[in-house]
Amino acid sequence: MNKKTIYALIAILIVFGIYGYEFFLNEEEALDIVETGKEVKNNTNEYFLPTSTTNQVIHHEGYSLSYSEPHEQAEWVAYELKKAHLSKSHFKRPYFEIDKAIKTGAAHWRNYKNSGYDRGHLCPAGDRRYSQMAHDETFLTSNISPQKHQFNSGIWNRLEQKVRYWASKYNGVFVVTGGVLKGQMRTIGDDAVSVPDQFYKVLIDNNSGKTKMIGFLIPHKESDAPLYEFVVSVDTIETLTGIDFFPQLEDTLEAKLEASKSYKGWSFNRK
DNA sequence: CTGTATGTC
DNA sequence: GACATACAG
Repeated sequence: MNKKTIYALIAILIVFGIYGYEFFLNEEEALDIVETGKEVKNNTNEYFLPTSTTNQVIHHEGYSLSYSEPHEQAEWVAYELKKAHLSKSHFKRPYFEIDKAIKTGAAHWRNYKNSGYDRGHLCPAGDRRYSQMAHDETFLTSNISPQKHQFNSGIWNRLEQKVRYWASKYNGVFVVTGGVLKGQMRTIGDDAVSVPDQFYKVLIDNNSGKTKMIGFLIPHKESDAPLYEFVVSVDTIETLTGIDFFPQLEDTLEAKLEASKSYKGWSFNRK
């Protein structure tokens, strides 16, 4: 064996040694994440992902979604809003883009043009202001549902702000949200994007001690009523949508939390 | 914060 | 279509 061969062998050993060590670290990290469900990366938020009734789940960096082709929008969008995600940084509003990850083809923003409806974010831009990329990613048409402006800027906006308040107060929450895609709905645009008659939001707090859950079901119209009047059990939303929201939770705990329409532990007092 | 509309290239 | 600017709840 000449010197050159020996050096080459040593180099190979070093490379594989480092690779093996990193692989080991990643395994440890992944295991920890699965157990805690606290991370927001793709391989981590699966812990809290709902089931898909459409069989088309897409993972983006800042959120995941299940796309309904017949309704040309997501049946659910899921993401974790950590306390650390709350940011005051301002990014310029980009233009909506077709989500190329949707294999069946996502709706074009043109469907919403002059439709009389807002391009209502499901994962709000205001929840993804921790980076330019995460922010801009919310402007994919797979994350948009037709919403009346009075609803979007009204009670829905107030609920989104409340979620940010809870994320701050409870050290982060996991959020699942979407329109109820059911029954006869009117459509807009050439792609026939369905206009939901109700929107839902389901939250779980798994970070501030005892795990707690809350569900909201809000008719697609502006309302001055306080938010707690729209609290329903998660079971109610599951029956309505056919979605199983937290299949990874331990069954007894899941059944108990999802049956409850109590909002005890969720503060409605401020903001 | 949540959004739309319009004019210019 | 991309971009800047103005405006509304």
